[in-house]
Amino acid sequence: MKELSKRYDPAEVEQRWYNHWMDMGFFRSEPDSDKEPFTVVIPPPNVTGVLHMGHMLNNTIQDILVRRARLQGKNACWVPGMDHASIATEAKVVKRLREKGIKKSDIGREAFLEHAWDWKEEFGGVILEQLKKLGASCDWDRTRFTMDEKYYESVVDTFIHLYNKGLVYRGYRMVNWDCSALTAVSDEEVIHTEEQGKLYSVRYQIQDSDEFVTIATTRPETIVGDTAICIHPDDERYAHLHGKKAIVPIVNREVPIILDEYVSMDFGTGCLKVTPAHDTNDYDLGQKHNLESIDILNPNGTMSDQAEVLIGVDRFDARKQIIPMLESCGALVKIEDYENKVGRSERTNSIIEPRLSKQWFVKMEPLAKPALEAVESGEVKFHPAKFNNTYKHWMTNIKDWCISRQLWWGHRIPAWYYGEEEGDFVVAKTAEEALEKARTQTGKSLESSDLRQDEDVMDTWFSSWLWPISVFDGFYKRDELDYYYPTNDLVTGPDIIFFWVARMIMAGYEFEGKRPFENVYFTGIIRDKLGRKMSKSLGNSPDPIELIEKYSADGVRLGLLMTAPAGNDIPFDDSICEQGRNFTNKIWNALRLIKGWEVEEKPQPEASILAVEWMHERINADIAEINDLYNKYRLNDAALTMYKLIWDGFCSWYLEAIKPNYGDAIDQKTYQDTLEIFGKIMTLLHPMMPFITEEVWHAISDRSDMDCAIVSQWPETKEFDAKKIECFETAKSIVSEVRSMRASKGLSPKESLVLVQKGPRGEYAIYEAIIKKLANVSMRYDGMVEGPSASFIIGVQEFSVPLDGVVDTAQEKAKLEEELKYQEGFWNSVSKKLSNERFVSNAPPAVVESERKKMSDAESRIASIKESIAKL
RNA sequence: GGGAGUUUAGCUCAGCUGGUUCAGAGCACCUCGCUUACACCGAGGGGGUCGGGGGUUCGAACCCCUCAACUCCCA
Repeated sequence: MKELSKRYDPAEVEQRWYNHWMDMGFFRSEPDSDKEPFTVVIPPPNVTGVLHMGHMLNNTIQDILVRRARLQGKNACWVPGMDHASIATEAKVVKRLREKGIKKSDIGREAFLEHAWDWKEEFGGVILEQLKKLGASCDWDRTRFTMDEKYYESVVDTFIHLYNKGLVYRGYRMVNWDCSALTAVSDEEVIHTEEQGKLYSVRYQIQDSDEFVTIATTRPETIVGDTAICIHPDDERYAHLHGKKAIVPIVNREVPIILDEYVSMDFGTGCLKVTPAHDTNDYDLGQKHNLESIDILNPNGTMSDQAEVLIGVDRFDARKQIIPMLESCGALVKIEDYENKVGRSERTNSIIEPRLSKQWFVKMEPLAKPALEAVESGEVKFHPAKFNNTYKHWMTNIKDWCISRQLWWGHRIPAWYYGEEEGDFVVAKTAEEALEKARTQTGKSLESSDLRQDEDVMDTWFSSWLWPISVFDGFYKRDELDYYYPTNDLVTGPDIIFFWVARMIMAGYEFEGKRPFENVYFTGIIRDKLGRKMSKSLGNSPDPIELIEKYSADGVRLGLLMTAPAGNDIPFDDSICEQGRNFTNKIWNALRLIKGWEVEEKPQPEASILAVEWMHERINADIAEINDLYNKYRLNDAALTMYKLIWDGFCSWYLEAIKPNYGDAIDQKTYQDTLEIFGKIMTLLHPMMPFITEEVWHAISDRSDMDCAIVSQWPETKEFDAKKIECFETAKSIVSEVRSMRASKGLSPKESLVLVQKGPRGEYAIYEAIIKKLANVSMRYDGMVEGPSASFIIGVQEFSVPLDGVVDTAQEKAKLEEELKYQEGFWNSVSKKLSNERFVSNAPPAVVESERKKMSDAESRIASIKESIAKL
């Protein structure tokens, strides 16, 4: 074997093993009834996107779960793919065309879609390529796109299915209108935040009277769309106005004064203006009181003809321009600063306009019911479980889902219209079928030219909610779906719990009658050091690829993992990856040490026999722990356990215990055992740090191309002797105490010392050979110490090291006296507890018993210390 | 406005149904050391009245009440 370099060089290693795994087909999965499947579907990244830190975290976790399942002998299948991201992609394509001087409306739908597909071919999939650098072990042959032919078909079929069931309907409703994307968006796509605005008080004259009522509004431009004034029926201040009319300023429209308990009497003047076309609550009032709706806005946010004034002026300019108009007619009472909640589009940041329009909706209640039950009963488990509450709250207050989007890039709504009346349409998969249906429905001999398909596409989430089913073409064939579905784990961010997770659960039950996945792991959101969300505009996100180049994929993976408990936000700083990189270097150097040894046939030293035995115990204990942590999805704790097992257990103690003296060879037996142990540990670590573990796996043994860590075997849980592990911990403490003493007295580690234990030989002494080697001492248990000595206590044992000449007796005495004081204080508190009769009679016997033991232990320590002090 | 959650060392977090010498881990920090795997290291060390106050209990980081701060979700 060639000389291993002093530093681990990940770039070459990572590339090489990733290619090898691909060549060997280790990521591939085919249904195999002899093996248990383990399925994960990737949260499909947006075709427009590039890899960001959220993806890094999310996909690291998925890869860990998938790789571990593979090691456990399961048929691991991780399906990658992409989402067509209607709004975002369309916006990019529109922008690109505009830069070329092309307008979307000029080229028409077909040509536009060609450009969109070109765009997708050109830029789509960047993220997936980047994920390979991270080590993602996806079955790339299965890569799916939400607009693949079969997938597209399944989305359309789903729409038809739900329509036929009465769960998809067309309605004239208040929707969230994005004036810059010119499309409706769902409630979930609107982000509400507090913003500084103004509150305008405006007075309306009462008809046939000199009296006025004053209302307050944040949106004075909507006054021209008012169709009522609303007061509380019990509001005595306005009792005399019942049945009267008010006059809307500027447009001088007569509107009724309606009574409704919706108005809160103590807010403002208790008078509310009602604009049914531009406010959700007002719309409801309008419905209830049969009010006219006047739509004063055009789709692009400018004032419409119906506004009568300021026609064509943008809504925000209109707000400014209407103020002098109100003033001039004496209607403006006052303007105050006011903070209120404003909804903005998640995609375009444009202020969302509540707008009445005809849209397609999904009736959610029937779908929500089984989906809610699934989580309540634990059939679908959320990690951490705190998201159950959020989920439940949303599910029990669910509103219908607006799925129309006034866009071209997406799955076109399969509805065909043949007339202008309310019900003049059919829903069908193809134009031919639609014509057929329309003929039957109307009884007329319609021609295809009489039909026009709905121009809109469906919400992207209406396709991605089918992801766990459609990636297996589950709507059209059963072989793969029956094997892989339900999937096992879903890993995603809590920000899309409603958008995606909840809806997938609904789709799972609606279309398959089964949960789509068993576990949902919600990652945290990665923030910068200052706790801000990472965003392009802030420029506070590191480039993941650069991070990988700097710290290695393994290093970044471990760093992210260690600081990322499920559901907790992560304040990210490059330095967390440093720890991961350092860890790879540590492992690398352990390899260098071992590979550097000469091996010969000779007897195995006692210390090595003990070290090997202990190492097995420790590994077995840790396997149990790690499995438990994995099962609880506490991956950060599992990572820390691995880290300590390797750094502390394997490197700092095991390797030091078996290390031959400089220049000496190691015995064959210990060497073989060490390689075996190293291999086992590499398998355990492999899911988290796939590359270096693979490299070590091959370095410690000549192996065939197929014999790889990635497909090695996850170690079985074995019994372990907790007592031995505990004894070893004591032995470690003894070694540390001796080293500490050396440090404080300025004694070289090379100088051998005598360590004397007082009292009966402790159980820890099974590891005597290791203590002797690592502390460089010889040991006695007779307690006989002549002359000055330094001492320390571990557990119930007191140890002394005779040190003629170097011990400062006075100092040593002071140290002992301090210790004595502490022990006596401790004894006092225990003694007080035990003399309290209520404690003795109320506490469980085991607790009382342990207190008694504490007291007697303290007594023996006190006696021992006193004796030492006396000797000094 | 309604709901959920969080608050333990400088940072990120453990701490199971209240009970061992129980206040812990990793990182960071400090001291010493380029000792023959590793300075991306080793050895050693300091650091918290468990957000404040009150209560229950023989006993509270843990249970109850209250106040405060922060976060998230919904309207």
